Amino acid sequence: MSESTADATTEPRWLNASEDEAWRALLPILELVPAAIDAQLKRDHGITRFEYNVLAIMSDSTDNTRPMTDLAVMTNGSLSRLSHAVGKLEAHGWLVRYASGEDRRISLISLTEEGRAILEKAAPSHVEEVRRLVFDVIPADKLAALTEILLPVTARIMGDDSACGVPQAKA
Amino acid sequence: MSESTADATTEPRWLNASEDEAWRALLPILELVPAAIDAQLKRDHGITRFEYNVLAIMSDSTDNTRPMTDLAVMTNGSLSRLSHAVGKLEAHGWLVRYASGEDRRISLISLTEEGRAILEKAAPSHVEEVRRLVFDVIPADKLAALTEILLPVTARIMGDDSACGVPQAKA
DNA sequence: CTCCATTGGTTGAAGGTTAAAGTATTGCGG
DNA sequence: CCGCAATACTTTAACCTTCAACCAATGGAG
Repeated sequence: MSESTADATTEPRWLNASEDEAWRALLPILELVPAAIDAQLKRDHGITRFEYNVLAIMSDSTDNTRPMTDLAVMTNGSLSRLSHAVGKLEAHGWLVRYASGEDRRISLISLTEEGRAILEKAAPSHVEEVRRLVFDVIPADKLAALTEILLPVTARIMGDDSACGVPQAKA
Repeated sequence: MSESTADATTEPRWLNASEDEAWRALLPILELVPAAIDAQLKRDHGITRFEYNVLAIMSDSTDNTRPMTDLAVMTNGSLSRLSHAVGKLEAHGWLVRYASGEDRRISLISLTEEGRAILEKAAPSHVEEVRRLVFDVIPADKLAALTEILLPVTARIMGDDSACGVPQAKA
């Protein structure tokens, strides 16, 4: 198959000055913000950011229940990653897993009371950390501008299926 | 010891509407942009984003040489992480490691010709990927605004030593 | 009804990251 | 010069994520 991202024969389009400046500001954020959030959740509650997101999404789901594939899409994670994570959360008694009656291939996940309790215990310090890292240093009147700039990027990486978290079937 | 990030007795300050909107735009970016860049580098060149950054920083260093601790700071990585990564890169012959003459505890790292070659081979497709994911969908006249908003966040997470990549000594 | 490709999910091994413990060198107090 | 703390890494083990292989259930085609 042919190269989609780069062609060795054409001169690469390096970043210009303002792009480079933006990239140097963004790169540490991509590196350190997730790391800091992970560290806080791990230290104070023994869970990863991914597991926190699983619990958070489950608690927003109707009947606190969702099929695996659905949850994988919502978390931007692969089915495999989710399966491992759900295994751990289930071992803690925070989630239960059972086969759907209609299609027994489908695994339905439900948040337990204990799971909800953990989430509610972890949520305040998590928001506080997000605030400390991000919103404490962004003036309120700049938020709309930031969102407007970021949304197309978000749309791009989520809509575009090349190099997304969930690999598509070969064809 | 007391809680530094949150106090269980006070009502948490949840995100307001515009903060929540910004967070929902930023979260997938924090999750997927590093993943996509990692996937591209791994697939096309067999290296991680962290290793790419190590090579890139080394190639910008005077005499292509730097001590470990220095490099750890530049990469926002722990010394341990760096030691593992350098081990792999050295095994490939892209870096060499040798004790400093002045202080033999210090490991000096040097980029080899082969290392530079790999970097120069990987760089074009890497920039192309960054462009595709980020700069393709941000209008040029918004870049300055974006940088201005992000820089304080970058400063916060790098200057602030709580929850940074490099853990400080106990006191 | 039987075969079989497809769908939905799980599992195991490999590789990267982290936290904690370990090693070697240095420098300083006495 | 000796002992000891501090410095600069390195190593080990545990954990998380990914990749590839696997298994079970389903839905047609014949």
